[in-house]
Amino acid sequence: MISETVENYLKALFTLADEKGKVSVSELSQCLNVSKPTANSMAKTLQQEGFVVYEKYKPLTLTKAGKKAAALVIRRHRLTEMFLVEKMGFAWDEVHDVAEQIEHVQAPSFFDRMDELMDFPKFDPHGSPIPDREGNIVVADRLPLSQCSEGDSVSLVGLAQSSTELLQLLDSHQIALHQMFEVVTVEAFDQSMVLKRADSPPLTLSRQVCDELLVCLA
Amino acid sequence: MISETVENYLKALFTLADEKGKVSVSELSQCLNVSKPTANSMAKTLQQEGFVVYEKYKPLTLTKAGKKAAALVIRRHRLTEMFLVEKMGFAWDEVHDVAEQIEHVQAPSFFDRMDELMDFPKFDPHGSPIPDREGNIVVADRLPLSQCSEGDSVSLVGLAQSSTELLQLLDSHQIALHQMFEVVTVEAFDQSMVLKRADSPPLTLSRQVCDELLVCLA
DNA sequence: ATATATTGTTTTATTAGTCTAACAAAAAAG
DNA sequence: CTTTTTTGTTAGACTAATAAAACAATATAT
Repeated sequence: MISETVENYLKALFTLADEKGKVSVSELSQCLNVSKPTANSMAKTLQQEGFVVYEKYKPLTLTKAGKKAAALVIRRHRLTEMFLVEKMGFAWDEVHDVAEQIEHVQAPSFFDRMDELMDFPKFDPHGSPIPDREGNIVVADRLPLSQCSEGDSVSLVGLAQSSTELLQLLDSHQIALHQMFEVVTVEAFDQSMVLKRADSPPLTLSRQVCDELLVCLA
Repeated sequence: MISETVENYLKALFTLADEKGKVSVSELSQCLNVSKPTANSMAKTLQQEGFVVYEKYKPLTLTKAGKKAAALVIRRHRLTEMFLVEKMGFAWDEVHDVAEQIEHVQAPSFFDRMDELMDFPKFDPHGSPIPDREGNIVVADRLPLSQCSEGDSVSLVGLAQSSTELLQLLDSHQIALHQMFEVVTVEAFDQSMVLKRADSPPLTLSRQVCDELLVCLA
């Protein structure tokens, strides 16, 4: 049985993995708010359990088994978030912490039942894809709004992070998933963007915010 | 923050408590499947935390704070069981183990939301009372069916235990909460009972089963 | 009332997960 | 190519929760 702690390390490794799937011990320790020695010793443990490939002074990479285990934790997290929003009336900025706890429940039938009651959703309330029961995850082609150019028309399909702070900022501008935007201006000075939505006055968002908004070109 | 382990000890103490509220270290260790030294050392910890009164070689008793904390765990457990049955379509013999995990979630709003969605139920799927948000619990006046006499008319309002084995036995006889029964015979030899229900042939239940069925006299 | 059985306690040890302090290797900067 | 900074590792220690072995106190039975 995978401990709650190990599940959290796997989840962190999965989300931190760069294009080559590499994660440094430092990154891992920062992400989980533990000391570097703690992350280091857990790296050895995960290696022993067959979840990562790890050599001294080298970054970590998840094995196939590690990726699958991580994806299944993420599946439970995202299904839970969606259930809390869709079936229990929570707002999208209220669900993360509860889901963080419920994701560790060991009862496949519980999550399968959620899935069924929601008619097998493919994305969570923040637009992140929900892995299937085998841990397969759809990689949608989407890019940060900050990489778009003046004149582009886009629809908001996901968020690169879902911190309360970001979600509340979006709420305050009535920004929600699946809205359409046109990029009116990209400021040369700070890469902030002026955006136009149907029936709304123009809206300015900072570079930091645009980095976190994932869009599809229309 | 109360650890999951401590919550489980409190819950065990609450349910094991006799009329005088006393629980021996042995009982506690057996109930939780831990060794006696483990239960003994936890007794000291709980005493330190102010949850129990405990002296060497004496049985344990929950303090007011201990009772409240225990009742709040039980509240979460029973609300969860009811939610799983009422809102997620689980059967009454499938919910215990999942509820055992979810009861430890630290998020009052999650349980309050369940409560609200079910319109503030007073009893769980096995007829056990759900404590309120302050940890107050209604003590319904009900007695084991085994204490009834020939000729009594009763309604089944609760169960003294809710093990899968008992629940499945009841299912196999189509026995459910709130059914009415008449005690036709109490066998002198083994105290097994013959019962009559509307539109059903007479039914015989063993003493062990009748001990666990809590009824109200009609 | 004494012997036996049960129950409770102490001591010692283990495991998982964590930390701090000190040191070593690798990467970045000059 | 050194020097400095960053990153990674080792060693040692702590806490919570657990158990086994040995022993002490209490309860039960004859």
